[in-house]
Amino acid sequence: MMKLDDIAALAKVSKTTASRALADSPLVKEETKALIREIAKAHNYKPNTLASAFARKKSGIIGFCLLNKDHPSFGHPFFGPVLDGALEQARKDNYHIILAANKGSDYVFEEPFMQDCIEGVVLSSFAPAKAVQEFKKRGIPQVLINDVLNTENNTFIMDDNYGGAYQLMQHLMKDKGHFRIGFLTDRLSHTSYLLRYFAYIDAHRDAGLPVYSNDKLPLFDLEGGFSLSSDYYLKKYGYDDIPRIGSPMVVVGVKSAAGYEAVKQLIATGDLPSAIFAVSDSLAIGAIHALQDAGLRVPEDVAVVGYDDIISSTAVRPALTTVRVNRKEIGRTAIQELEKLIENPEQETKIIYIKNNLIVRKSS
Amino acid sequence: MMKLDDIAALAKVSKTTASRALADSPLVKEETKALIREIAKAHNYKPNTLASAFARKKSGIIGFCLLNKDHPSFGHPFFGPVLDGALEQARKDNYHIILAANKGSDYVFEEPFMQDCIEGVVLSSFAPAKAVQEFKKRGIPQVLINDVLNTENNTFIMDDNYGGAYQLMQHLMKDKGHFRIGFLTDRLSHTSYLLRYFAYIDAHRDAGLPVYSNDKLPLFDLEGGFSLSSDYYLKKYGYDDIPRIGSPMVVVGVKSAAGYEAVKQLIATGDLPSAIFAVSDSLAIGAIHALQDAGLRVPEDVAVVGYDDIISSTAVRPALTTVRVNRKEIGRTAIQELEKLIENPEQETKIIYIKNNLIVRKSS
DNA sequence: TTGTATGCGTTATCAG
DNA sequence: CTGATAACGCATACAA
Repeated sequence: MMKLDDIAALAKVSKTTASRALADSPLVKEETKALIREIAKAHNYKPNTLASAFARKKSGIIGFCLLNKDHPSFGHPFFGPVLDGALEQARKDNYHIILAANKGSDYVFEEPFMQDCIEGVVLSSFAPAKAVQEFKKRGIPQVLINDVLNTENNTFIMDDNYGGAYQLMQHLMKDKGHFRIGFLTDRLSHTSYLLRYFAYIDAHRDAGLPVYSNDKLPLFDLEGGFSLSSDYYLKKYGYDDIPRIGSPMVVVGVKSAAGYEAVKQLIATGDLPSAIFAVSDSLAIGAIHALQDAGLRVPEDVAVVGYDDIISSTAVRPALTTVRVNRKEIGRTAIQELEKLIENPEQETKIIYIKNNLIVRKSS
Repeated sequence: MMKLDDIAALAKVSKTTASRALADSPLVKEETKALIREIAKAHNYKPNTLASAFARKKSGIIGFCLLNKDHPSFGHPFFGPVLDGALEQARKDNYHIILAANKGSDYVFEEPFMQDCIEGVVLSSFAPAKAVQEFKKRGIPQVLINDVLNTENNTFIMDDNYGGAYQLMQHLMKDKGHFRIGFLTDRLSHTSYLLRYFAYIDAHRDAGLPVYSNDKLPLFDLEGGFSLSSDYYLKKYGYDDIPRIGSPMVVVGVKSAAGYEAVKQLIATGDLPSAIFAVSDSLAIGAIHALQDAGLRVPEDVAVVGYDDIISSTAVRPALTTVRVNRKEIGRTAIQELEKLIENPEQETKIIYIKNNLIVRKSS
């Protein structure tokens, strides 16, 4: 393997000049540069990346962490596309992406490269404050996806959950004339779902309508045994605690089976809403199946809408009306913001909401 | 930041001894080791990863490439989970995974780390011989997922397509008594689909049954305008060229809409099979929708089976009978094999088939 | 515009 | 068992 020394020798210049020439420094005469470049090319010279990174103390690597209970899940319909967007952007800006996932509840990321080689890190999924503090302590800039913590001076990227859910509610109420709308959700301790819930409530309030309420439904645990990672949105929307308004159905787990069971329970009460807003497509699909299995028609008897626009939303019949979350855009933006942070680490807290799109299909 | 020098000084030993002690070398007296370790820990010493990698000429990084036409697609229901498995295994064995995706039809991977820092590479999706040669030239061990090329001395990992498809056919023929089974496929130039096709044909042959044939169907281009990346399987199953047996319906594109259109066309011929074997779940879902839209019942009038077991296969009604591809296992195995190759680069060509599972649901 | 000399933090070589 | 010293390949402060 050719090294800089060899190229310099061939060009009869010093290593320094050769180095500069290849970095296109203005300090080197154009002729000299051309010569050196030519020689480098002819001998297929490639700088030793490790040596270069070491000397400059810059690796050009960004860590992408998925924080999960026990195993990585890029197979998840949300994170896969986010990663795609991140990779696309990183590549464009000449950064590498290295992957990491926590083991169990240990959020320290002991892996060597994660310790001291990454120039920044994207924390995806539900980042615990512990992980954030850890990176902050090491002085590694970070961007968080999908959640907002109380930690200071961080950049957060998330879907415009409130806006998307509000649009969906407008569609249901204004376009379709529904005014008894059930709410089916995963635990509200997830910020995304909480915001969708607020939009659900506010849409009623703004329309001067009461929120669908059903005495025969149990009082579900709104937080599902977890607690909010931040009270930022509680404050923002004027609450001290997650308010119980109407009769939200809260399930644990994201699987459609959970939605199925909940709606079965709802049907058993005999007091059906005319529409169900499920906080995720997965739950919505379960809801549709439960309705259909009970002999009810969707959307004629009960309309169902979801959120996310996962692939499965067109596999169900009727195809699901939902909100398309721009996952790739979330990934891209995360990298862009991280790069800004790498350039200039001193920044204020910043929350960026990524626009989404209402997708009206047949289920509403 | 503490460096090795500092630790050595504090322990009143040389850098060398300190280095050895921390690497748990048998050359160092236990007492000395203990002392040095203690000091290192007390001062929260972390070796400089870049310096270490540089000095040892070992980065501990494995490249994971997705070869696609224009953009990364970890959001794909296949590659996301493969990546999860790979990451899990890599982490277990103290390797890092760095991501790469080609730009357009340029398969050279110019990214610095991909050039000379990775110790091995996993090539996923449809690896062109060009990419393989490129890495081979640079002496980087590689494992290929999902395709077998004519290139020599490579390790290939793939789903046991033939076995899975054969099982599915047995299910259709033996368990369900079907003997007129249509075949709906994406272009057969994809090795995976070709193998499923061979199993489809062979199952008929082994049962002494003719393959479903329908004159009114057009003669689709079997390779879909592409050519096979290898004739390995052609030879293995005794063909010179992809044989046209029965009336395979070949669509271009993996979207369910393509399956929908093809089956619509099939219905129009008026000569329906009693079952359809779709080469992917996505196509199968389109098939089910087309059948249902034409007023036909699945599986009573026409049974439909798919392959892959993507999430959507339980979102359709009836839920899809399919073959579950062990994607995570594919990823894990790829990394394990790659590590063997890194240890000992001289190895013979090796093809590993990952076992799959027949999943019988309601569509058959 | 070019070159010299040195540093980067670790590991490896060789001598003790 | 331990230590002095030399790489490793590149980048850069400083000198010319």
